[in-house]
Amino acid sequence: MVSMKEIARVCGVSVATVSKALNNKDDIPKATRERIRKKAEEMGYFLNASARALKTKRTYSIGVLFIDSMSAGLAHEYFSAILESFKNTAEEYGYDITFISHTIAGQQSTFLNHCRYRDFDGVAIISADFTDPEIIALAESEIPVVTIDYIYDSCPSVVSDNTRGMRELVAYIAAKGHKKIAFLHGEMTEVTRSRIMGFKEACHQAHIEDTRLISAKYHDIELCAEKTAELMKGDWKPTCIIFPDDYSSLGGRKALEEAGCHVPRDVSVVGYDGIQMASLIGLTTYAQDTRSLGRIACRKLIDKIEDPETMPEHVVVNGKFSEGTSVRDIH
Amino acid sequence: MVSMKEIARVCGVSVATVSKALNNKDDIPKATRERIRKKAEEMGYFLNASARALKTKRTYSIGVLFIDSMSAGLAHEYFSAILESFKNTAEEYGYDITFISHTIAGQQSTFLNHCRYRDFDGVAIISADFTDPEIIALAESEIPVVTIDYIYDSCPSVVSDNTRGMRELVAYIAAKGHKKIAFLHGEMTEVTRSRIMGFKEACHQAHIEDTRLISAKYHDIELCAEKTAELMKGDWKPTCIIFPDDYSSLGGRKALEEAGCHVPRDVSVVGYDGIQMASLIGLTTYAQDTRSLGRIACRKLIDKIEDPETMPEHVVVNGKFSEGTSVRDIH
DNA sequence: TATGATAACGTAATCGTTTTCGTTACGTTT
DNA sequence: AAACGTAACGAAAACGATTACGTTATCATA
Repeated sequence: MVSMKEIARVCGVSVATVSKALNNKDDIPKATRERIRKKAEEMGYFLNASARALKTKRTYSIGVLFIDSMSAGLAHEYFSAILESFKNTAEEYGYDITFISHTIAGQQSTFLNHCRYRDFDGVAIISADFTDPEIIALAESEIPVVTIDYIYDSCPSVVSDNTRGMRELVAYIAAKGHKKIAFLHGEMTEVTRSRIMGFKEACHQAHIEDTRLISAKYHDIELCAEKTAELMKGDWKPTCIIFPDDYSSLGGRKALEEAGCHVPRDVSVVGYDGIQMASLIGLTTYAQDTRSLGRIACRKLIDKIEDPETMPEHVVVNGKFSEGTSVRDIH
Repeated sequence: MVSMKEIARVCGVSVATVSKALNNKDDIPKATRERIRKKAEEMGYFLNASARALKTKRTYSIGVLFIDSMSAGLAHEYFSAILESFKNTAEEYGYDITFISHTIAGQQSTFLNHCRYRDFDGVAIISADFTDPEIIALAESEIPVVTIDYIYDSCPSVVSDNTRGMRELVAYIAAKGHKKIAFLHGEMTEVTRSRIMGFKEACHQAHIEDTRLISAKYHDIELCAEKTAELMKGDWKPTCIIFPDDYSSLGGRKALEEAGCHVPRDVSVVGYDGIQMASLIGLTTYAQDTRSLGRIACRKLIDKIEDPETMPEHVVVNGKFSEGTSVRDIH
């Protein structure tokens, strides 16, 4: 591995000078700088990240905590799209991203200690369970943290406008004449609470009172199918069902078919997220702006890294209503 | 940050002794080792990855090259499942994983130099275009590399048994009495070549001669829809269509519906991959064993890292035929 | 008792950078 | 000519670990 020392030797200068040349410091004439840079290039030099990190306490790497309760994780299109966008933005700014685990050198450890061990400049918590004390510890640590889809007061955060999204969906459904609506919602996270709030607000505004809230899970096709089947067996039958997300709605749809219900003739359905497949199958949904979510989250994090004094801001990203053919006009 | 130096001071020993204690070296009595370890724990010590890497030339981190031609990348369930499994295995062995980019500190660079800069112990090339000279350079470098779904002679590799998978699919289709089969295949990669080979072999064996190969792309719903529509407008009409993968088959299916063809009454279809959704919509497919693919790839890479002399092995992982309801018996 | 083996440490160099503070040399100002 | 400013460099100390090797002390053996 060719080091600054060798370049210094070849160029007849000191290591300090090489470092300055390569880092574009002043204190060095342009001619010398160029001479050294050229030589370094020729000799196939590249800087050693560990050595630099050791001195500067900056690794230019960001840890990403990406929990997959039920092994959805990366496979979830919504999250993987955010991650993708986050990654690209980080790259632009010279940061690499690494997955956070709770092991150090194969030994069980905590998320926080793993981050310290790797000396991440900052951390993004993407899809996590904020009842987990390990995650709280991380969020409250000295390391700059950005949270996505969850607001933790002391950290900058980026969330999508779940209340508004749900309001728009319900308003649309109401406009189509539906009066009996079921909302199969996901786990009781902040996101879910916001959506339920939006649901209630919009129902109230449209004078819809005949509704049901049913607990299910995000991204769980099976459970969604079960709950839907159960629902359709009962004596209260909705004319429209709101599913936790587009993906799980597939399960609901299957259950409906099996129950002999045609969509949207017998029952209307909507999803949430706006994954690619939604438009394909004509699912009416609320498309989240994953590109902005990832991008803004990354920017906020880097801001925080580069100036730890910046006040944590909580950014809300707007999505976009996306009309399909899955809601029938029953006027 | 508490360093070995401080622990040494507090314990009244030298830094060397602390290092030995923490690394479980002999040359130190158990009592002292435990005393030091306990103190370190108390003081909240954790080792500094950069410093260790600087000395030992081992970072315990693995770079993952995950190219998303057409921004599929992470969103592709097949690849994200492999990555997930790879990541978990790496974690078990004490390695972290980081995405490879072609920038260093925000400056344009090459994949290879990025890896050298970060000093990855090894690299996994997951979904990449081996016509790209940058990728070839990486595969041929001094860094241990494992390739997935592509065989590059000098590196260990893990591929799924595409030839066999396709043979099984075609054999099944043939057994259902189909004689006119179209195979919409993906980009001309090694994987595709293997599948085409399997296709031809199985057709030959089943005395099927009336077939068509049609170029499409993997994971491209739109294109798949287009090609399918085109096909159904022509005068040669298959009784069964093999799509590039499960995901893109959705596009094909939509095109069929729009052309007034019912699946499987008018046309039978099969996919490839075995993503979750396949079973849901009753798609007959060949399920790849992504868990094994990721796991074995990671193991092979670590083997190579820990003993660079091990001969590169090329492992083939078997998948499993998965019957749905999308192929009609036309006897 | 002298010798050698062994256990239990410590010394110090080293990894590749960064950065602070010198030290020159030279030109400018009074 | 004295005094000063400044441009252009270098010396050296860090950063936090690892490790080969040297030094003791202790004890058993010849």
